[in-house]
Amino acid sequence: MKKRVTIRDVAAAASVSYQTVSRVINDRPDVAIDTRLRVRRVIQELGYQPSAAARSLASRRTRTLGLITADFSDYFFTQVIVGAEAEARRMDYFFILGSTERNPSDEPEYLRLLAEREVDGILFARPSTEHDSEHVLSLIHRGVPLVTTNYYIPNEQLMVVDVDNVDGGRQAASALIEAGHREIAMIAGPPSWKSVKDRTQGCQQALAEANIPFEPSLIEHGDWSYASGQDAVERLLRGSARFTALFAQNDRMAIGAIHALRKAGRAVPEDIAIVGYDDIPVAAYCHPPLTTIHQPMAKVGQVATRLLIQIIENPDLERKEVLLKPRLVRRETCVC
Amino acid sequence: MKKRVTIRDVAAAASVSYQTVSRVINDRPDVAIDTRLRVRRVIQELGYQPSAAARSLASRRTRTLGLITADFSDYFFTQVIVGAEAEARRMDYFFILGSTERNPSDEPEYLRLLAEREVDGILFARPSTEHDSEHVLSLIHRGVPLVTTNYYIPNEQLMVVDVDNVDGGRQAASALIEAGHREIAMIAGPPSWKSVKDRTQGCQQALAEANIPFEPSLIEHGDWSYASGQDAVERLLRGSARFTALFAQNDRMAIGAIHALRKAGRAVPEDIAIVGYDDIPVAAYCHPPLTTIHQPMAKVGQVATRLLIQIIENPDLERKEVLLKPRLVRRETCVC
DNA sequence: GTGAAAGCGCTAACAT
DNA sequence: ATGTTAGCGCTTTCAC
Repeated sequence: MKKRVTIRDVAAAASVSYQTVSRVINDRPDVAIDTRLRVRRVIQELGYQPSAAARSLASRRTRTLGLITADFSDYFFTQVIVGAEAEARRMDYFFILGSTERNPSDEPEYLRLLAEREVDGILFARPSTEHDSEHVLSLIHRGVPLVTTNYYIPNEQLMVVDVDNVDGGRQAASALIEAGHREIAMIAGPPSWKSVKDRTQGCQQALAEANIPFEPSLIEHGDWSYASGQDAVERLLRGSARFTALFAQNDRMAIGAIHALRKAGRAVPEDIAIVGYDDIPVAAYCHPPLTTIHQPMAKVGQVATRLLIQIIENPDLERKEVLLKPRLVRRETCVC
Repeated sequence: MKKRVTIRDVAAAASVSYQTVSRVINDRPDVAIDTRLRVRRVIQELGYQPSAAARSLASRRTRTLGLITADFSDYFFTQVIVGAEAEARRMDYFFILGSTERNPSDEPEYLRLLAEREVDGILFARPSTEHDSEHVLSLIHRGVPLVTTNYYIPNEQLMVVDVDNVDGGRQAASALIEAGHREIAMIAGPPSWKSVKDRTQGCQQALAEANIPFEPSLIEHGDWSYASGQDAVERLLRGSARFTALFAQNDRMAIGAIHALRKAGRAVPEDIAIVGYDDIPVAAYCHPPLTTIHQPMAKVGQVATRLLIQIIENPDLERKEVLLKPRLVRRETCVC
């Protein structure tokens, strides 16, 4: 490690004061064009790189964003991250990574550390559950720029970007109904998730519109995992209510469900039609290929990040909610 | 945003010099115990948070690590990230995220930006391909602490943590051989990857040990995707060489292969036995459940991060290579 | 359009 | 065990 080239070295070599160099690297307008060019050339020659730490210290901006994640096994959120990261790069920001994978209770400590790093804003790429909004509220009230995906707090001015889960639930159920089914079971996610409530509501709307009575015993809950989808179907099969179709609120549970149905000797889609949710990559390659609801996840990350940066650069921006649209992908587990 | 509480405020409130406060927050030994306690209490009361930027500027250490990733759809690497992130947290470091997902040629620019941020070290959680080692070499020669997973550069003192791919390839082929197969096809990954060469080599070793002649036309290459596994099988089926078993070098291609075999009317494992590689979550839930090679991916991330931090804190550490062991998971696509 | 001066909040010798 | 003195490399007034 040789000694660092600083703004002063550049200034000396270009025969200007170092403040002028500062203006050049910050693209300020008030520099004569030939001075600017000369400084730029010297920067090149010397291989000068501005120090992010020094800039942050002086400017009180870090151009760093915090990313809160909970589950790297969930395709939805990893794709959100991909979109978010690309957008941050475009805008010249970086994400600092914080996965609370193992232990959600780490989150407050984690947010403290992000505060210490003086991140300019925080993106929550994780779902809301019931008991955890307290420290998030405190962030909001401290005025920390914040955008969430799939994370809601009732009655708060929170900027959230999400996919329309009511609509998705409705599309899923409608596909099943159009295929002629009237006894439709559902494997929902954990009841505390807002997306679960929304998808369930959308499903029930579709049922109601088709004058299909709602049968509570045909709803089971899973935890989004393959195994929980399998378990849920086994419970459904043991129950007394018959069903010819199944809406699983994510693809992993749908695939777990297919697994259990096959074991039980039920053919998919002949005996039981299925619609999943997410359109994970394997959905097209499992057997049978899964009819499912596609969500524009990378887009969610991209839009969320863009909004976050907008808030950072203009704190008075009005908080709003952006809902993107999901769409049905017809494959073979539910055909019209 | 109210004014920041600084180390001087704490010092004043605790009636010590601010350097003493610095010692306390850095857990230096040379502070009297009651002074330390008093300072700690004041820190609590005032809600003081040290400024990471100021610390970095003064200490020339950022406690920030760069993470280079290429593919968030690849289970191997996302799990490496999970393990890496957890370990970084434990050691009080953060990762800055850099996915070169879309465009690998972004990487040099990305590394430049990481240099600007003065990251203390860089973790490459991406595979090596053939043409990209130039800028990585320049990092090594500049003495930037660096650890890679699955990334090799011939003849360089590079710290790499990986899973033993030769052994994995051998285990996969052996499982097939033990099940009685002698005509074994292989769907390899892209030929330029070292892991592909190693898995192939391991496979051929096992073949040689069993006195099975090697049939070059039974090797096809894919790009790790489901679709490429499907295509590879279609080519294999069109070829003249017969086979009763298939080793796919990752699970996604294995699942794509099963898909194609089913379409072609071949039963798995009755007509064609299959062993995959990775043990992705869906492997246990696809049909039939996939026999595959499990890799301790989170562990790779954890070990790599720990080594990286060791290098940072002790630059003279000897570079070494850590190879973790994969293991065969027997499911239903290849049974003895 | 450009320069001078004053910090940003902290760590790191060195002194005491 | 604690305080003193210098910066770290930059941005930001404010002059000129």
